[in-house]
Amino acid sequence: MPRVTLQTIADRVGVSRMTVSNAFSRPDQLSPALRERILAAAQDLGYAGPDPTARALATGTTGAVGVLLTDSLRYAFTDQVAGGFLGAIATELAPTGLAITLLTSSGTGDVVPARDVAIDGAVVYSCDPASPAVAWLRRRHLPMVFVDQDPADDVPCVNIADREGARAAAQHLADLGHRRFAIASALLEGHAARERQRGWSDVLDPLGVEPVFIRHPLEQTEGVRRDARALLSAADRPTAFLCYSDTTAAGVRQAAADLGLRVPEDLSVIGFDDGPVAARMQPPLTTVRQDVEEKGRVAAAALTEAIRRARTGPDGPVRHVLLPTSLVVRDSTGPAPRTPVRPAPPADPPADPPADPPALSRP
Amino acid sequence: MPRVTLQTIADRVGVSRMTVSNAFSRPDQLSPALRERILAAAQDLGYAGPDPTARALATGTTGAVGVLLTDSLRYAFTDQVAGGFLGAIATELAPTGLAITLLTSSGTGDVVPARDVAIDGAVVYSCDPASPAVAWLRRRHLPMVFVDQDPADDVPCVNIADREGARAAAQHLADLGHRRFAIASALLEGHAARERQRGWSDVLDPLGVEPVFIRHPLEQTEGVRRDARALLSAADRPTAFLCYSDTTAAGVRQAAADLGLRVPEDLSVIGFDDGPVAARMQPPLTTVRQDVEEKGRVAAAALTEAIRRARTGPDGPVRHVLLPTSLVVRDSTGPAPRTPVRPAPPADPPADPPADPPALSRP
DNA sequence: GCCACCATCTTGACCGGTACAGAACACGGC
DNA sequence: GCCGTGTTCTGTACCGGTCAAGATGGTGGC
Repeated sequence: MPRVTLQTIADRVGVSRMTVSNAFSRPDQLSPALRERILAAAQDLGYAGPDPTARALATGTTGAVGVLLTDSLRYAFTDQVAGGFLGAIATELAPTGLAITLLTSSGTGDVVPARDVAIDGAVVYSCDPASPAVAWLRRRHLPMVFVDQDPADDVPCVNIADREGARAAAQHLADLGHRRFAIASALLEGHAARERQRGWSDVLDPLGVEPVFIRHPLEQTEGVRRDARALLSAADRPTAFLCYSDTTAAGVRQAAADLGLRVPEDLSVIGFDDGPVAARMQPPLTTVRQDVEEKGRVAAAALTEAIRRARTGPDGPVRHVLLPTSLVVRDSTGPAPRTPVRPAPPADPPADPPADPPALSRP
Repeated sequence: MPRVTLQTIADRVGVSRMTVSNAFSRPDQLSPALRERILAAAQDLGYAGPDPTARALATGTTGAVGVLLTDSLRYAFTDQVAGGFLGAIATELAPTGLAITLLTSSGTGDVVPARDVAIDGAVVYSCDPASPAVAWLRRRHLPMVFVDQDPADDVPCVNIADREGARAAAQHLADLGHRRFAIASALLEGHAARERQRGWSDVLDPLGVEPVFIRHPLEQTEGVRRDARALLSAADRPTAFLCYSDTTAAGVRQAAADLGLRVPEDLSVIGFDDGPVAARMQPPLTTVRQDVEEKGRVAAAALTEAIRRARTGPDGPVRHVLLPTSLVVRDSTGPAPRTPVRPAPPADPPADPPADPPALSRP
């Protein structure tokens, strides 16, 4: 059976296709009586309203905006910090009626969502700016907002004071007398990783401190735990751990627990993000706070603004927003121990013993 | 300046529009040499490939599938169980290149994503089947899959054995000798809430046990905590708490902690879902396990299958999948105390004292 | 040398709507 | 009776692609 379109209804009612279209999209353009008749006929024929695809082509708007994330979409739903950010975008966007389309940065083969999916604009969240997906979005001349990303001149950007936050964290530990540092950083060299690294270096370099590094993909707390354990088993083990995120810090603290090291007496640990878990840890985690909800709200607002601009023409330079970070001192940091405690052999050996040597490196 | 379309490129190269289209979408339909020339011209003109909207209209596919969620999208990113489910959908869908469009069940005013956004199909996750959004999707004759939803004959459904799981939970506590029950249920009367209620009643009714109820919106642990505290302060307080989810159970356990009640000695608590937090609680939570990842995978597979069917014509009846649940006994449940302990006044009064009376009800 | 066949490119119709200008008609004022 | 105004509806031209069938020219078989 053939599909029901505007024409089907028009024929049935005996009016022009355009009038039927108006019945749905411009109620003020026809008499209420006729509109009722048309709507009734539509109902009768099982017509579900103007086809979104066709309407999108004709009007030039799709009613959806994209959110470009790193390769793994799962991350968006699993990580609490990313989740908070996306949730805030969703609530900010809700009144506008715009749906959110999730796009992955990694195109698998011939289908590339960033190139092939119809959207009105996009938020690019913490992606490699050189990735093909970002390039496609740019070529499409879509209204965009970059978040946690190297700023670009021609695109609105929302960032946080990564460097200042990291600096505050390192300074806090330095003030407490620590001089043997380890850093648990991200494996991927993103904007945030680079900036935080700079912040840590701002403090540590002048002190002549050379931290030991471990690097892992985000969310891989087990790897962090294993490598941190190896690091903390050494005779000249670090007394302070700077971490890329709260999740990373959780891995480090598990390693400390494995080895019977007390936090903060034997080891100070500092996180980043101040996500939901930070305050719930025992003892609560000292960390660098960022307001992910605000970041989401600002990003969503910037995107709707960019879309508006694309329609009405630009009215001023693109805005770059930098949100503040602040050090939240809780109980996972304390004065450097006089003589670093050699970790006692753990009471019962951890389920997953350190098998392979940790990935050490100095930049 | 005018937009670059296929025609622009066709004019430039001196071929027909169709040939340019083929250069992008059907490389085998023209000589490699000409294709190179066309692609070069396209590159030159800053053409980003065929317009997704127009292509969608012509081909009838959009490259995106919808996921319809309850009113609050934030929930999708915040709740770990929902997150696990959606993450599994995302990974299962990744190889197909389909993007995921998030739709809210509550249309705000004139824009209704479920009616107005172009998609190839949709997963309906735990929504009110009578909601307008579901009705719109159905009227659009979109390929659909219902998840955690009252089954419909003409739609593929994926559900879990809610009732059996709840029954096992209640039976476990009954076997331990408990006879004074409280139930922390969901505020919204969804499919899962109803089924679990049935499962609990299957066990409690024959025993003549009349549980006390508290109900709260999902994720509102503070409300649960407050009302549970009031309930547990009574002289004839319950010794066993059946909870709608692990999150709910966490609220109940906080209430117990507030009152100095020990779990499981003074109070047995049982959750539902076996999410990430269940095993991490102290002591670990006894709960009903469901495999949300599997649920996501099955749902995604069922959706691609439904989309395929819509194209090629049906080849058999629609499938209904019921995934198993199982009771995971950990350390939050134990034998019913002989004489229920009257809770001692808490050491330090909780930050948020029970202000208003709890919402008690018997069904 | 003729015809079938293939690769390559073109033509015209169509996907299902919307924008915009204008036609038809009723109404009120003078 | 005429004209300006407003409402209501229609006609035509798009929006930017793809599909299916046809034109064209070169190749190979016999």
